[in-house]
Amino acid sequence: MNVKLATEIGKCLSNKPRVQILEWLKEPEKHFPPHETLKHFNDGVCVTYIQEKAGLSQSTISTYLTNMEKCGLLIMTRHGKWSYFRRNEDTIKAYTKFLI
Amino acid sequence: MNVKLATEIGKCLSNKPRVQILEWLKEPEKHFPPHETLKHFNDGVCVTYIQEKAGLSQSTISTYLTNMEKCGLLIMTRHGKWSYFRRNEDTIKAYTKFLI
DNA sequence: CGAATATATCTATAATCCTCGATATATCGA
DNA sequence: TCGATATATCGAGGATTATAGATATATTCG
Repeated sequence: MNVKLATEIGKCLSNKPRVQILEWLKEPEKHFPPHETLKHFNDGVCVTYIQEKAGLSQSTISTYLTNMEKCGLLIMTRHGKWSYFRRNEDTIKAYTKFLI
Repeated sequence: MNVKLATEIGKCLSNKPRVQILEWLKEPEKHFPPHETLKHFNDGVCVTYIQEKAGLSQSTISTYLTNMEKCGLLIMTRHGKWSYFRRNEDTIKAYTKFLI
């Protein structure tokens, strides 16, 4: 972790919907219905469910999630036509360690 | 800590100079000269020293520091005509706890 | 008091971000 | 293969932020 990467992460965490998404993904089963195809949450939640919960457009949420993945906050796993996103606890931990 | 406050903190941490300032203030004695009047770093560092080190204008740094104080990242102590800023470890810890 | 110094606030402009709709790409199912 | 579904990317308009200079306020000192 360094100032540059920390700043990129900070940018992701500078907007309410994105912070909210990161919070929701702490406990996906509490905030999202189980996916009709994949019954578990092992790889997180698909874009559509997050989009519906956030109430923003599909393109906006897709961009958010991609950016959060780029700076390491999220991990994406593709299953067929679905992209699942879950938290990357390693990066989050490294970031908090950097701040303290 | 809640999503709203966390987002405000995230905004402060979304810009390189501000992240850098928070890092410098971890160990003021390593990054700043001792103040000519106050010889210790108990209350942090004065605006002018931070401004010179950051290489940005006085008004910019003053605004940054004030905003960082408003969301609880920094603590300000006034000594005569100088404003000293130091980290507010309580808020920083609460923020990292919120993220994890 | 008046000058000097340190900081805060105001105002303005350029840069960046937010968010969307439109469109492109990828995958699945009939 | 074609149509439907899920996601990604592009392009644009409005909103916010970055940063500076000018000015205001507060404090010290002669």
